[in-house]
Amino acid sequence: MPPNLQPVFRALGDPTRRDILRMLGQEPMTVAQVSDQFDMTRAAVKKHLVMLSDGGLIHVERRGRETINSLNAAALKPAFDWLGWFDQFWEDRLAALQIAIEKDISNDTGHNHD
Amino acid sequence: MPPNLQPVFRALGDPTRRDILRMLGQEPMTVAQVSDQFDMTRAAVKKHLVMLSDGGLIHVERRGRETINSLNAAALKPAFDWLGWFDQFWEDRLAALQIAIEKDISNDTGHNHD
DNA sequence: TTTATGTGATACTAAATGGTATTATGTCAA
DNA sequence: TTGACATAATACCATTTAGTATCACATAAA
Repeated sequence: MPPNLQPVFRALGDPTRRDILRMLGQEPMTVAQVSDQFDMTRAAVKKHLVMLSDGGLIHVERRGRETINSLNAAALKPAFDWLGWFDQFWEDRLAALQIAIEKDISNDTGHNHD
Repeated sequence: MPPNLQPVFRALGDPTRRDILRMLGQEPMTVAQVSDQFDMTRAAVKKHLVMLSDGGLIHVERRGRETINSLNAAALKPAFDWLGWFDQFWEDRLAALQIAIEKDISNDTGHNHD
Protein backbone atom coordinates (compact mmCIF):
# COMPACT_ATOMS: atom_id res chain seq x y z
CA MET A 1 0.00 0.00 0.00
CA PRO A 2 1.24 3.50 -0.79
CA PRO A 3 2.23 5.69 2.14
CA ASN A 4 -0.41 8.12 3.28
CA LEU A 5 0.74 11.51 2.11
CA GLN A 6 -1.97 13.48 3.79
CA PRO A 7 -0.64 13.76 7.37
CA VAL A 8 2.80 14.52 5.98
CA PHE A 9 1.71 17.40 3.75
CA ARG A 10 -0.63 18.57 6.48
CA ALA A 11 2.25 18.76 8.92
CA LEU A 12 4.40 20.60 6.39
CA GLY A 13 1.72 23.26 5.99
CA ASP A 14 2.79 25.12 9.10
CA PRO A 15 6.03 27.13 9.22
CA THR A 16 6.69 26.36 12.88
CA ARG A 17 6.57 22.65 12.15
CA ARG A 18 8.87 23.03 9.15
CA ASP A 19 11.33 24.87 11.37
CA ILE A 20 11.11 22.13 13.98
CA LEU A 21 11.92 19.50 11.37
CA ARG A 22 15.01 21.39 10.29
CA MET A 23 16.10 21.82 13.90
CA LEU A 24 15.66 18.13 14.63
CA GLY A 25 17.64 17.44 11.49
CA GLN A 26 20.60 18.91 13.35
CA GLU A 27 20.13 16.95 16.57
CA PRO A 28 17.41 15.38 18.73
CA MET A 29 15.92 17.80 21.24
CA THR A 30 13.71 17.82 24.29
CA VAL A 31 10.38 19.62 24.28
CA ALA A 32 11.94 22.45 26.27
CA GLN A 33 14.85 22.78 23.87
CA VAL A 34 12.50 23.01 20.93
CA SER A 35 10.11 25.48 22.51
CA ASP A 36 12.97 27.71 23.63
CA GLN A 37 13.49 28.51 19.96
CA PHE A 38 9.99 29.89 19.47
CA ASP A 39 8.04 32.83 20.78
CA MET A 40 5.09 30.80 21.94
CA THR A 41 4.13 28.70 24.92
CA ARG A 42 5.51 25.26 25.52
CA ALA A 43 2.01 23.84 25.18
CA ALA A 44 1.68 25.29 21.68
CA VAL A 45 4.98 23.78 20.61
CA LYS A 46 3.96 20.51 22.17
CA LYS A 47 0.85 20.42 19.99
CA HIS A 48 2.99 20.88 16.92
CA LEU A 49 5.19 18.04 18.09
CA VAL A 50 2.13 15.83 18.52
CA MET A 51 1.06 16.58 14.96
CA LEU A 52 4.52 15.78 13.70
CA SER A 53 4.47 12.55 15.67
CA ASP A 54 0.99 11.65 14.39
CA GLY A 55 2.26 12.09 10.86
CA GLY A 56 5.25 9.89 11.63
CA LEU A 57 7.69 12.70 10.92
CA ILE A 58 9.37 12.51 14.27
CA HIS A 59 10.18 9.83 16.80
CA VAL A 60 9.33 10.56 20.44
CA GLU A 61 10.98 8.80 23.34
CA ARG A 62 10.50 9.45 27.01
CA ARG A 63 13.73 9.37 28.99
CA GLY A 64 13.24 10.03 32.66
CA ARG A 65 11.39 13.27 33.05
CA GLU A 66 12.18 14.58 29.61
CA THR A 67 11.15 13.44 26.15
CA ILE A 68 13.53 13.33 23.25
CA ASN A 69 12.15 14.29 19.85
CA SER A 70 14.15 13.10 16.87
CA LEU A 71 13.64 13.46 13.15
CA ASN A 72 12.26 10.57 11.13
CA ALA A 73 13.38 11.82 7.76
CA ALA A 74 12.14 8.75 5.93
CA ALA A 75 8.58 10.00 6.35
CA LEU A 76 9.42 13.02 4.20
CA LYS A 77 10.60 10.97 1.27
CA PRO A 78 7.11 10.23 -0.14
CA ALA A 79 6.30 13.95 -0.16
CA PHE A 80 9.58 14.62 -1.93
CA ASP A 81 8.81 11.92 -4.46
CA TRP A 82 5.31 13.28 -5.01
CA LEU A 83 6.72 16.69 -5.84
CA GLY A 84 9.32 14.99 -7.99
CA TRP A 85 6.62 14.12 -10.47
CA PHE A 86 6.59 17.78 -11.51
CA ASP A 87 10.28 17.49 -12.18
CA GLN A 88 9.33 17.00 -15.82
CA PHE A 89 8.33 20.67 -15.98
CA TRP A 90 11.53 22.11 -14.54
CA GLU A 91 14.38 23.15 -16.75
CA ASP A 92 17.26 22.89 -14.29
CA ARG A 93 15.70 19.92 -12.64
CA LEU A 94 18.77 17.88 -11.88
CA ALA A 95 21.26 20.66 -11.31
CA ALA A 96 21.63 20.55 -7.54
CA LEU A 97 21.56 16.80 -7.25
CA GLN A 98 23.95 16.33 -10.11
CA ILE A 99 26.60 18.22 -8.21
CA ALA A 100 26.36 15.75 -5.34
CA ILE A 101 26.51 12.79 -7.66
CA GLU A 102 29.52 14.07 -9.54
CA LYS A 103 31.28 14.44 -6.24
CA ASP A 104 30.55 10.80 -5.45
CA ILE A 105 31.89 9.77 -8.82
CA SER A 106 35.07 11.77 -8.39
CA ASN A 107 35.51 10.16 -4.97
CA ASP A 108 35.32 6.81 -6.67
CA THR A 109 38.11 7.82 -9.01
CA GLY A 110 40.32 8.95 -6.15
CA HIS A 111 40.23 12.64 -6.93
CA ASN A 112 40.87 14.98 -4.05
CA HIS A 113 38.63 17.91 -3.23
CA ASP A 114 40.35 19.33 -0.15
CA MET B 1 14.65 37.39 -1.78
CA PRO B 2 13.78 33.75 -1.19
CA PRO B 3 10.43 32.54 -2.48
CA ASN B 4 7.67 32.41 0.10
CA LEU B 5 7.16 28.75 0.83
CA GLN B 6 4.17 29.19 3.06
CA PRO B 7 1.31 29.53 0.53
CA VAL B 8 2.81 26.68 -1.48
CA PHE B 9 2.98 24.20 1.40
CA ARG B 10 -0.39 25.46 2.60
CA ALA B 11 -1.93 24.69 -0.77
CA LEU B 12 -0.32 21.25 -0.84
CA GLY B 13 -1.90 20.41 2.51
CA ASP B 14 -5.22 19.50 0.94
CA PRO B 15 -5.68 16.31 -1.12
CA THR B 16 -8.18 17.88 -3.50
CA ARG B 17 -5.70 20.59 -4.37
CA ARG B 18 -2.92 18.06 -4.89
CA ASP B 19 -5.20 16.15 -7.24
CA ILE B 20 -6.02 19.33 -9.12
CA LEU B 21 -2.33 20.07 -9.62
CA ARG B 22 -1.74 16.63 -11.07
CA MET B 23 -4.74 17.01 -13.37
CA LEU B 24 -3.56 20.40 -14.61
CA GLY B 25 -0.18 18.81 -15.18
CA GLN B 26 -1.86 16.82 -17.92
CA GLU B 27 -3.64 19.74 -19.56
CA PRO B 28 -5.21 23.11 -18.76
CA MET B 29 -8.86 22.87 -17.73
CA THR B 30 -11.86 25.08 -17.17
CA VAL B 31 -13.46 25.36 -13.75
CA ALA B 32 -16.26 23.06 -14.88
CA GLN B 33 -13.83 20.46 -16.21
CA VAL B 34 -11.97 20.42 -12.93
CA SER B 35 -15.04 20.27 -10.72
CA ASP B 36 -16.53 17.46 -12.81
CA GLN B 37 -13.76 15.27 -11.43
CA PHE B 38 -14.79 15.77 -7.81
CA ASP B 39 -17.75 14.89 -5.69
CA MET B 40 -18.32 18.40 -4.41
CA THR B 41 -19.95 21.58 -5.60
CA ARG B 42 -18.39 23.81 -8.20
CA ALA B 43 -18.13 26.58 -5.63
CA ALA B 44 -16.02 24.36 -3.38
CA VAL B 45 -13.66 23.51 -6.22
CA LYS B 46 -13.53 27.15 -7.19
CA LYS B 47 -12.32 28.02 -3.70
CA HIS B 48 -9.52 25.50 -4.02
CA LEU B 49 -8.59 27.05 -7.36
CA VAL B 50 -8.47 30.47 -5.75
CA MET B 51 -6.09 29.17 -3.10
CA LEU B 52 -3.91 27.58 -5.72
CA SER B 53 -3.92 30.84 -7.64
CA ASP B 54 -3.12 32.88 -4.52
CA GLY B 55 -0.12 30.63 -3.93
CA GLY B 56 0.97 31.11 -7.53
CA LEU B 57 0.64 27.40 -8.27
CA ILE B 58 -1.72 27.88 -11.17
CA HIS B 59 -2.29 30.49 -13.84
CA VAL B 60 -5.86 31.64 -14.42
CA GLU B 61 -7.03 33.22 -17.65
CA ARG B 62 -10.53 34.27 -18.55
CA ARG B 63 -11.48 33.38 -22.11
CA GLY B 64 -14.97 34.41 -23.03
CA ARG B 65 -17.34 33.01 -20.47
CA GLU B 66 -14.98 30.32 -19.26
CA THR B 67 -11.71 30.49 -17.36
CA ILE B 68 -8.74 28.32 -18.16
CA ASN B 69 -6.69 27.07 -15.24
CA SER B 70 -3.18 25.91 -16.04
CA LEU B 71 -0.36 24.55 -13.92
CA ASN B 72 2.51 26.81 -12.92
CA ALA B 73 4.92 24.06 -11.99
CA ALA B 74 7.75 26.45 -11.24
CA ALA B 75 6.01 27.44 -8.03
CA LEU B 76 6.43 23.87 -6.76
CA LYS B 77 10.17 23.83 -7.21
CA PRO B 78 10.98 25.70 -3.96
CA ALA B 79 8.95 23.18 -1.97
CA PHE B 80 10.76 20.34 -3.71
CA ASP B 81 14.08 21.97 -2.96
CA TRP B 82 13.12 22.52 0.66
CA LEU B 83 12.38 18.83 1.05
CA GLY B 84 15.58 18.06 -0.81
CA TRP B 85 17.53 19.27 2.18
CA PHE B 86 16.53 16.05 3.95
CA ASP B 87 18.01 14.14 1.10
CA GLN B 88 21.10 13.73 3.28
CA PHE B 89 19.14 11.32 5.49
CA TRP B 90 17.86 9.01 2.76
CA GLU B 91 19.78 5.93 1.86
CA ASP B 92 18.62 5.48 -1.70
CA ARG B 93 18.40 9.17 -2.09
CA LEU B 94 19.70 9.60 -5.58
CA ALA B 95 18.95 6.24 -7.08
CA ALA B 96 16.36 7.15 -9.67
CA LEU B 97 17.92 10.41 -10.72
CA GLN B 98 21.41 8.95 -10.79
CA ILE B 99 20.38 6.57 -13.53
CA ALA B 100 19.40 9.47 -15.75
CA ILE B 101 22.58 11.35 -15.02
CA GLU B 102 24.84 8.38 -15.62
CA LYS B 103 23.24 8.01 -18.99
CA ASP B 104 24.17 11.63 -19.72
CA ILE B 105 27.73 10.99 -18.61
CA SER B 106 28.03 7.89 -20.74
CA ASN B 107 26.75 9.90 -23.65
CA ASP B 108 29.55 12.37 -22.99
CA THR B 109 32.15 9.61 -23.04
CA GLY B 110 30.68 7.97 -26.09
CA HIS B 111 29.90 4.71 -24.31
CA ASN B 112 26.98 2.74 -25.58
CA HIS B 113 24.45 1.12 -23.30
CA ASP B 114 21.92 -0.19 -25.78
C1' DT C 1 -33.89 39.35 -27.96
C1' DT C 2 -34.41 35.68 -25.19
C1' DT C 3 -32.41 31.83 -23.04
C1' DA C 4 -29.04 28.78 -21.45
C1' DT C 5 -24.37 28.32 -19.74
C1' DG C 6 -20.04 29.17 -17.19
C1' DT C 7 -18.44 31.67 -13.74
C1' DG C 8 -17.88 34.79 -9.58
C1' DA C 9 -19.42 36.49 -5.15
C1' DT C 10 -21.65 36.28 -0.93
C1' DA C 11 -23.55 34.44 3.31
C1' DC C 12 -23.75 30.65 6.16
C1' DT C 13 -22.23 26.33 8.92
C1' DA C 14 -19.40 22.72 11.11
C1' DA C 15 -15.05 21.35 12.07
C1' DA C 16 -10.13 21.91 12.34
C1' DT C 17 -6.25 24.90 13.58
C1' DG C 18 -3.14 27.54 16.37
C1' DG C 19 -2.82 29.59 20.23
C1' DT C 20 -3.37 30.57 25.72
C1' DA C 21 -3.97 29.42 30.59
C1' DT C 22 -4.30 26.16 34.07
C1' DT C 23 -3.81 21.93 36.41
C1' DA C 24 -2.00 17.36 37.18
C1' DT C 25 1.76 13.94 37.15
C1' DG C 26 6.12 11.75 37.24
C1' DT C 27 11.11 12.35 38.16
C1' DC C 28 15.49 14.20 39.71
C1' DA C 29 18.05 16.42 43.44
C1' DA C 30 19.04 18.59 47.97
C1' DT D 1 10.90 13.93 52.07
C1' DT D 2 10.42 18.00 50.13
C1' DG D 3 10.80 20.91 46.33
C1' DA D 4 11.99 22.09 41.75
C1' DC D 5 11.57 20.66 37.08
C1' DA D 6 10.01 18.69 32.53
C1' DT D 7 6.21 17.27 30.62
C1' DA D 8 1.25 15.92 29.73
C1' DA D 9 -3.56 16.95 29.64
C1' DT D 10 -7.47 19.65 29.61
C1' DA D 11 -10.52 23.48 28.83
C1' DC D 12 -11.13 27.42 26.44
C1' DC D 13 -10.90 30.97 22.58
C1' DA D 14 -10.43 33.26 17.90
C1' DT D 15 -9.54 32.32 13.28
C1' DT D 16 -9.29 29.60 9.26
C1' DT D 17 -10.85 25.92 6.50
C1' DA D 18 -13.79 23.18 3.65
C1' DG D 19 -17.90 22.69 2.46
C1' DT D 20 -23.01 24.16 1.14
C1' DA D 21 -26.69 27.05 -0.95
C1' DT D 22 -27.99 30.99 -3.37
C1' DC D 23 -27.82 34.87 -6.35
C1' DA D 24 -25.82 38.00 -9.74
C1' DC D 25 -23.38 38.70 -14.06
C1' DA D 26 -21.31 38.17 -18.51
C1' DT D 27 -21.27 35.62 -22.72
C1' DA D 28 -22.61 32.31 -26.24
C1' DA D 29 -26.38 30.37 -28.74
C1' DA D 30 -31.20 29.84 -30.47
